[in-house]
Amino acid sequence: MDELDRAILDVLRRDSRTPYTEIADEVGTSEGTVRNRVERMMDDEVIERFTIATRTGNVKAMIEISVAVDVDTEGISERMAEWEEVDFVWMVSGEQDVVLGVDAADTRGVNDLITKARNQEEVVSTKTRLILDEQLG
Amino acid sequence: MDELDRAILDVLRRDSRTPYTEIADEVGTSEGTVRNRVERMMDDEVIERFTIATRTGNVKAMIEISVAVDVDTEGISERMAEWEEVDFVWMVSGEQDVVLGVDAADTRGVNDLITKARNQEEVVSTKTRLILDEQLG
DNA sequence: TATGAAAGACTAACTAA
DNA sequence: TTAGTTAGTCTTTCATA
Repeated sequence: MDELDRAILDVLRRDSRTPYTEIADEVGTSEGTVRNRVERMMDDEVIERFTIATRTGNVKAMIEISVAVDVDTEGISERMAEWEEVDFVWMVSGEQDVVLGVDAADTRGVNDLITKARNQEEVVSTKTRLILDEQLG
Repeated sequence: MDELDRAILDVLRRDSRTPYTEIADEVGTSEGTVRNRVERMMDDEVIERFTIATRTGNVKAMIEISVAVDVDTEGISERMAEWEEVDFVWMVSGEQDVVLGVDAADTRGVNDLITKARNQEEVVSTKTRLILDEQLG
């Protein structure tokens, strides 16, 4: 990870479809170098995946979840990551243990998801915040 | 937004570099249709951007921020979205007003960012959680 | 780092609903 | 009039030297 890697990542974060040739021009190197470095960063999992940022549903929310003390959060997190409206699951420090990033069609969709979460055996309590607006960095 | 759109989005979310021809095969339509629909969804901002998910820094965190009541969160959010380590900024409902998604090189990097946030005139208080692990949906 | 073959994306003309 | 298809052309990628 040097300056060149970071420069390449910056370009890809803004638009991951930028051709290697164009990235090369922007960061001042050759197409082959950009390609090799992107491949290396994917192997090293510096780049986890090529993806899209969507605004599919009209309601985004974060659901903060507390689980029972004797539960390992990995299992329930993996399960919840598979749920349709769940964008990501974070295991976090602080009062709660898990945070879900959620993108649902409407508030009912968010509510269904909260219910689904509360119905999990391991879940002790939840706290939900609606995401009113978003800025990408 | 119909089933076909959703099917296309599902493929792109997992790997946004999947060729249109391959997506077409998977969802049962032609290459041109996939391309047209992706373009339409970008125009409609259903797809906000093509991007990458990275694990650049070794420390990810969410910083929850309360701002003074007379402040509009838009201005400060736009400013903070420009900060190097900030992945995204959410304006949220609940006790705090703004949540920063942060990806820093180390805990010192996170701490610097907290300090920077607290030094903003509009910021009343902050609360930070480290992201211990992440699952993508 | 260059170069050329192969893969993919784009243009535009066409068809069907 | 809009959405989908297809053939031909152009661009990008990727392996080789």
